[in-house]
Amino acid sequence: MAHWLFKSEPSKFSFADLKAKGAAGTEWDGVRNYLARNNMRTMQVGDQGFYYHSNEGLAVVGICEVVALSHPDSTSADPRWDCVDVRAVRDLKRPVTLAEIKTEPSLSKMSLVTSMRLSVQPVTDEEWEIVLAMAER
DNA sequence: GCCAACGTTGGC
DNA sequence: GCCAACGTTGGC
Repeated sequence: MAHWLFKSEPSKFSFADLKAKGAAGTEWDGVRNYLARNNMRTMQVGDQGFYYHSNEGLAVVGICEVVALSHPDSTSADPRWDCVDVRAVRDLKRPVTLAEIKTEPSLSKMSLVTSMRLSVQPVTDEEWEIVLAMAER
């Protein structure tokens, strides 16, 4: 099962907002970037991802899960744009900040470091475990 | 609030 | 199909 990272500005749509959507989750709409869209197209139901707060917080704060395969983005009239549905799974024990991730040598190749602006990113199994472990510290 | 990075658009 | 202009993202 693959892992991902979803980025959102908490002032627009925070992890708390996603939790409020409950088990059915919500469309991860509004993505207008081909790479991010292609990542969503390869997602499977049950794939889990980190939830990252950009602009404020600057940290991975929770875990979410894909509950619906890629489908047309209902907020776009342009048929190019697809998105998946996601639901919140749980908070991390504590947020893992971007600053921490940047100082962790084993995460130097993480997309969050190398492709900061990509809004939906792949996370390797190794990176997934490392960040989870950091949240336990 | 600034500015660098980078993705997208549109004229040619 | 190229590339300059422009808009947006997001850390600082």
